[in-house]
Amino acid sequence: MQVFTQRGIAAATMQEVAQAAGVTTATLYNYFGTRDELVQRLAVALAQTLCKAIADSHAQLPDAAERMAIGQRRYYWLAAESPAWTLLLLEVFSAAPDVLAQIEQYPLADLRAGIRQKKFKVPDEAAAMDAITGTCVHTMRRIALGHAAPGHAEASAALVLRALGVPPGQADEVVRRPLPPLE
Amino acid sequence: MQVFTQRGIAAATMQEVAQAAGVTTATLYNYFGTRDELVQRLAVALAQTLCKAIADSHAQLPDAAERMAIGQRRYYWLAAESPAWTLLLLEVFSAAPDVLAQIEQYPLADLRAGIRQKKFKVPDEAAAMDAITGTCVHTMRRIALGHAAPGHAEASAALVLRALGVPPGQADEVVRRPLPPLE
Amino acid sequence: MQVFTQRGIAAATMQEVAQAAGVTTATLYNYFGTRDELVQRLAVALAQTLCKAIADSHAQLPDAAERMAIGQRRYYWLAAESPAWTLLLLEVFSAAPDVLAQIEQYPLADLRAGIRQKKFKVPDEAAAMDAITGTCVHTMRRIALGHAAPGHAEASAALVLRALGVPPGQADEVVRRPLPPLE
Amino acid sequence: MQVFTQRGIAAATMQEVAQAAGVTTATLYNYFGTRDELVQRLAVALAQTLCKAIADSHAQLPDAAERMAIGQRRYYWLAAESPAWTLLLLEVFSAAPDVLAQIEQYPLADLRAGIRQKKFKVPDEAAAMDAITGTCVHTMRRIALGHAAPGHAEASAALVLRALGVPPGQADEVVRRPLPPLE
DNA sequence: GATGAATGAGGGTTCATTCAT
DNA sequence: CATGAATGAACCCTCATTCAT
Repeated sequence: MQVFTQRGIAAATMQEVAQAAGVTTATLYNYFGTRDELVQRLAVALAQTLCKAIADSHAQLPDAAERMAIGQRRYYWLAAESPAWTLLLLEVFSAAPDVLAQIEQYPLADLRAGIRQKKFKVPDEAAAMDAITGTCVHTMRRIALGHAAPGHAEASAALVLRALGVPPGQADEVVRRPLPPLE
Repeated sequence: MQVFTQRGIAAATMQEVAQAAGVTTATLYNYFGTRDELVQRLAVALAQTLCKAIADSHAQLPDAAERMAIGQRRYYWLAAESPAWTLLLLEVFSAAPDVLAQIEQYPLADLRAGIRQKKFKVPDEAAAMDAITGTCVHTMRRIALGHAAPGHAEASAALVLRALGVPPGQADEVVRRPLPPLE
Repeated sequence: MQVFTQRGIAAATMQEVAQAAGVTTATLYNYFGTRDELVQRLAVALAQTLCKAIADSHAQLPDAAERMAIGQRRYYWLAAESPAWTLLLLEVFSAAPDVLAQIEQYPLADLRAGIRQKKFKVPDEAAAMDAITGTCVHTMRRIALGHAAPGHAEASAALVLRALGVPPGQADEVVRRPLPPLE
Repeated sequence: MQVFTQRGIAAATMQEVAQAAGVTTATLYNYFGTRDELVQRLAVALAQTLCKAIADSHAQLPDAAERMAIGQRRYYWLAAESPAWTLLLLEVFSAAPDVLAQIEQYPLADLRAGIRQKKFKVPDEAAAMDAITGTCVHTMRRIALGHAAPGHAEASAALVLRALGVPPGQADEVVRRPLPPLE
């Protein structure tokens, strides 16, 4: 992970990873048949870590709008906290789209819950998901790159809620509730 | 362009480009000092082509909401029409973020015009831009990859308008107006 | 044997052999100090199996011409029956010439017996052996590769007998006698 | 060639070839896309050299028996003269059987001519070719390895002629005629 | 006696880049 | 201005072999 965050997925070489791990490349190949397999398994590990964190974040909140907002803000918080890690994650999304698809299950569930709860009002589920994911991913990158002003995370989350049909005032309120602690 | 579209930016080699151009790699180096420079200049050329197309698309429309919708729909149309070209463009956005920044000037101008015209109502310009760009980029990828259903482009554009404060009914109407021809 | 037959001597690796044997490579090295030693011992085992089979084939036949013919035909039969095994054997002959030399003792004994019995008439024993061995090896390869027509084995054996001075008619008759069963 | 003769086809590495050629391996890859291609082209070059030499050897001799004998003796002469080159050739025959097939055209033509001239009397052409090729190849190896006594070449050629039905006395005479000079 | 874990030494291959002509 | 020819520096990957447990 350390090597891939520092050098990027494409640029990282097996020898760099090996050196960071304190072994030879040959040893690496005892565990990963191929560079691609290593990358793949890294992506899976990343996704699982994330999914667990998200699930924990959401555990007991019933309000779909709040769940949605927390999910996004958690990512933005992550982007501010660990920019390198975040950029790696974004690279993974490009290289292994199934990882993204897997993670998208969470906001999708929240979206549907919100619709059932009459909190959201969206004529097209797919378009809504694209807006949620697209905005979130793009904003994460901006934050990770240090291009975002303070308060941007909340503003972004609120805008997404409004796009989902949450009245402006309510959206602003929801995104200001405190983030639950990370377990 | 042909080579980069077919093989991707990272995988394209100088010899492939040279062969496609019917010259030797050495000749390439008479025009581009470096592979990176070649990629950079390709990105610039791409951006200029795009910017011109967008400007033309917009030329005489005064309604900011319509301009915004047309811009996005034009991209979605492009993604459906030339998936390979689109994926190249998206790669360029990742590799050369300034290209994206340059293009973002257009929707930014439309956003500001819409605010002046009281068509849009956004508390945070930066967040709005992230939503616009993020949604558009993500949706383009989905369309280019063939993952989008018919009508997705319009639904997506309408959702963005709603996020910008356009009333739902009006948003749906605006995105149904015919795309002006590409002259 | 199974690995070497399937992959060829040069291409077979210690890990492949180990896997086929259901042990680790380290265990292999408790029995064979070296890859070369393993190959060598495999060759020896092959040779012994063969020599025993040949000896059995010949046990009680007094007629040297018939013994000679049976030896060759037995090989051709083997080549048709177990092409992979045969090609391995031929590889062994190239890699470990002493194996071939060991096996050549049998036809050499038959050759000498035939001369004593006045069945064969050869001015040069070494040249005769080269013709016998060379023809047999080459024909085995052709048969194992599926390049030979039916009846080729007998025609080939008859030709060798004629080269050894057996009158044509008699040669044709000898090679048509039934092969003794492999017990 | 030099590298392949010294180290054998399987053991020769691209770096060894490159070093012997006084270039880097990268340069090698400008001429041969692959190690296999290099080996293949080497084999072809070998075969062509040989075929030309054989054709020259035969140019104007009408007697099929003599042509046959000369062909074989030429190979035996080569084996004595250039053992390393010969062993390379034999390796090539194993690795690229089509090379052998190509060369076999010459003795095959001679065989057929001999049959037409009533010099040879063979009931089975394929068996005859196997005897010719098999004996010749095997004997070449023995000679190249230094395992053959003087006079072995002629004895071997005579034996093949007898196998083809040439009367013993005549066979012995034919193989004693002087080899025509190599142009 | 078997193994898990590691490795040294190399092998084939790629590619951006250079430079004299 | 184009090129032919060459290359340095890596890279991914393989495999026979070792050794403490």
